Amino acid sequence: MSEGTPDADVPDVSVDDIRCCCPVDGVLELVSGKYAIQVICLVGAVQPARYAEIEEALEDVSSSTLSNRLEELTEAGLLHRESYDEIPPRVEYRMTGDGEELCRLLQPLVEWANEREGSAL
Amino acid sequence: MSEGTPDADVPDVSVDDIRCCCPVDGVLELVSGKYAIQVICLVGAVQPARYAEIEEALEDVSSSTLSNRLEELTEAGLLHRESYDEIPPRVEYRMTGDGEELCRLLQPLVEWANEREGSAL
DNA sequence: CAGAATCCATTCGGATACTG
DNA sequence: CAGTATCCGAATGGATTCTG
Repeated sequence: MSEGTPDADVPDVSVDDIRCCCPVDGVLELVSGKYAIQVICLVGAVQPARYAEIEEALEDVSSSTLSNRLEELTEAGLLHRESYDEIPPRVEYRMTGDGEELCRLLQPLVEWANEREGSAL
Repeated sequence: MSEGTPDADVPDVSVDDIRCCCPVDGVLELVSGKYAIQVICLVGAVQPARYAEIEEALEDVSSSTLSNRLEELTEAGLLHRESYDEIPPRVEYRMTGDGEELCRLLQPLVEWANEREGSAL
């Protein structure tokens, strides 16, 4: 210990203890895709959400990008995609249980981020 | 309202109410940079952390990438960078208040993500 | 309507070499 | 030690076109 300052609320951790903590594969990478968080928030809030609805709400997302995000999130088991055999076709997206959970986890982060945009920066 | 199913715990929101909710500029974009979350978690936990320490803990990050991330986070006011006039030079990174807050907000997310890696996927 | 496919511009990150 | 600078390949996202 080079620092001789004992501090009650700062646990005595070294980098070695941390090394295992953040794979940041999977979910975390997914979430960092463009519009991923918005999609999650949006579907979490409006549920069920249709493709066109999401596209419009995001305003400047391209269809290919939205397509990719939706597919990734669906494959990851965060969104549930239900398509109806109608003409014109209708597809509805909902959160899965995991999706809901992630959405909940994300919310404080998003709110805090929004406040920061508002005030500082 | 096409769905006529009133539901107590699902608020009656339409996409229009959401549109304003997720800028995802600033913080959220920052966080999606490669290794950004790890850096935050790491510095939050070992504090103060030196460049070489972080680099080693992240194991396969390139110096340029780490450099960028550190600079971004510092500029955004999430990290505090203190350099000492010594030879060899020493630089210490700590969290700012905002950084700590973000770190706290991130933690549940990271833990949940880690659990998911472990079990499913 | 809900995408899939293609093509392209830009961005991002890694490797390497160099510096105060 | 703590970076910066440069170059380059890979990955990402946007625009557009087309389709069931």
